[in-house]
Amino acid sequence: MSAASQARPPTLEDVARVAGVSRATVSRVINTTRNVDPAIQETVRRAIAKTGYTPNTAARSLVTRRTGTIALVVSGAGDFGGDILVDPFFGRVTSGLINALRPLGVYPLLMFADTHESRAHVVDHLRQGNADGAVVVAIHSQDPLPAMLVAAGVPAVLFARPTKPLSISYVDLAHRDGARLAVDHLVGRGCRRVTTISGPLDVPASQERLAGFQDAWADHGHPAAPYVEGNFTQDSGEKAMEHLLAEHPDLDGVFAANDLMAAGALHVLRDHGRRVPDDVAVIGFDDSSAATASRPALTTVRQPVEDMAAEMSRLLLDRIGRHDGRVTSVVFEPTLVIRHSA
Amino acid sequence: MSAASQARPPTLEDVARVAGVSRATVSRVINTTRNVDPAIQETVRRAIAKTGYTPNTAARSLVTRRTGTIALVVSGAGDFGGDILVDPFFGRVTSGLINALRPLGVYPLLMFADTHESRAHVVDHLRQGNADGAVVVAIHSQDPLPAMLVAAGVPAVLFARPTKPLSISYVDLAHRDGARLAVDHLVGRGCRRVTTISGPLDVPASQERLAGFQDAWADHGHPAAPYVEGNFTQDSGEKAMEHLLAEHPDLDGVFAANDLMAAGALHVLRDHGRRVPDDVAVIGFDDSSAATASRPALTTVRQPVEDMAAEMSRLLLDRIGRHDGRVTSVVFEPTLVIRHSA
DNA sequence: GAGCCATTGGAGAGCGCTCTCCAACCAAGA
DNA sequence: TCTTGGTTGGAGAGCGCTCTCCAATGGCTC
Repeated sequence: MSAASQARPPTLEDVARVAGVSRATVSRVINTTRNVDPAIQETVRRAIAKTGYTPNTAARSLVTRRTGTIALVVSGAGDFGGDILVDPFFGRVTSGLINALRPLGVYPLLMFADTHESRAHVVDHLRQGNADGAVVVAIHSQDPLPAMLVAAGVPAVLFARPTKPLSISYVDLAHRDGARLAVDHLVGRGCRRVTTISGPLDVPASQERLAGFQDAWADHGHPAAPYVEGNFTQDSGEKAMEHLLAEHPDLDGVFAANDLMAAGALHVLRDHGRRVPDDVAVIGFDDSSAATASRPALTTVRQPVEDMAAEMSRLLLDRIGRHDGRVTSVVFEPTLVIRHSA
Repeated sequence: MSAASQARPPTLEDVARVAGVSRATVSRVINTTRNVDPAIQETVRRAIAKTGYTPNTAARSLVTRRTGTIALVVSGAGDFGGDILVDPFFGRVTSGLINALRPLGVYPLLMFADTHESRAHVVDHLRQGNADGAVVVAIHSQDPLPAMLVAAGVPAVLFARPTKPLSISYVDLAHRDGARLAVDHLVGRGCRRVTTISGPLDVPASQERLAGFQDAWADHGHPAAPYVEGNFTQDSGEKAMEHLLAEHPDLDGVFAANDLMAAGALHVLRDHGRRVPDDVAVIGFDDSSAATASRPALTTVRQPVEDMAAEMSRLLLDRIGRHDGRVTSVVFEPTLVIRHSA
């Protein structure tokens, strides 16, 4: 029932005065940093409640050199017109991170970076101590941001392995295994003329999914399957599907490197009168909301994005806690989620 | 080309020493707070570049009582299982805000609140000075968070008008006008048996859209149109459409209170062999990514969400800048975007 | 040439907190 | 009784910055 509107907010000093102890003791109670007599603890707690005291983050950060905040940096999403959050995949990363952080009482600072200038600005902001570290999602493999962060000494964890070896922690997915899951399922259904829509091939994940697909397909005794490169948008999936259908009208299976492109393929297949999965089986990748939203619902290779995001926060917090700059990485295994499209 | 990895980062003091001036002068140059001799300015700038100096945010905040950060608080998204970001509508709010803030060099702190406990935590976090103010998106009308923020003296701007009068700034949309746009278009196409899928009726925006719809429909000389209540998810749109179709098999028009529900309606209509727009015309609301992603692409009432988000940041920054607690509000007008579904 | 005001630089206090010392105290062993 | 060692509270420095004063300077006017 405190008013606390106009007046200066209460400080440690105020609490100490009310409790009749020193500032140091109050600080000890708040931070449980050393033994304090239980009776005194109680007095202090009461004084805190009475004054409505709240620690001043800035003052604390100034001495501890910690903010208790971490940044979520999305780099290179310019092509997505700033709508990257709407992409069901990144949405999952973000919510996964938020949910992992919430129990710890830490909230992420959301930063986007596309241009050279904005990347520099992000690094500056981080160096200024606005966050203790960063969880980074870099869309393109040549993104310079990870290297810049390492150089600036900012603790960071990447989503996906960096192209060039870098002293940085990351989480990743066994993309090849995922592609193999898809191929095996397609083959199991009896598909014989399979095609694939890859992601942009400058992205390692896309390369891996394509390579995994071709390898697995070859393992089943087939020659290399036709593919068209997309860019992870639904629109590119539609275009790719049109193309594949024109070149290979007899195709009976499609593996798309993400769900959005698979959804686009579904539209096109229907427009051409192909029944899914009877005429053509379609498998997506990610298990994003697009997979359940499309008709028929997509059979897809699930990426445990939320778990991966949670692991990122864990790795980052570890890295910040320890002061040696040791880095760790974790690779997750995909699973196949069978719905109606294959 | 600075190394700056292990050693303590340079401080104002260091820069002052290198430049041969006082700390105060360097501060003046950085903050352009008073006239400083151009020659000295140049010297100082050089010293800053040489030392690789970066202001320490915590120290600055401690004295200015400003962080230069604002929070984006999403309250009551629990029903969405933390996937709220994936909702194309909230994604747009977020990107709109980020893009508006970016040129100013401010990055938002992302905070979710569902439970009473988490709301209290959010308010605490804000009171501790982790942000100068908050942009708030509250899903439910009875959400106590806005009132809590006002009570705590945290500057805030709401998306959508608060149910109870509250001394708080907000942006909103003229929902009734939007519904009218949809009705007029439907009538213009010759629809005579129109139905609507409303949003959850505890949300003021849903009430307004429904009321606007019924009013406009009545203005065209029709009796009240049938409606079913949804909850803004695609799934609820499907269920609602099934229901409407069962009760009113002769319907020739549907107005859904958001695009996701309209997309769900589209699926169901197709499953029932109805051609859109020939047999049934469908209009959505929002003009989110779901509108362009569905087949046929949705004719929809566009909400200028990005502009609204930008306006929110402007209102908030104003409110923080001025010290009187004056509040302002802005109501935006919707437009109709005609695609293929109606 | 004396006096005045506007302009610009420096000194230093202080923002609210943590944390290192140091002092006080108490219990146990000799 | 004195010493020793462990426990707990207080004093005070200092984190890096801003901002209020005050002093110095220089160009005027009369």
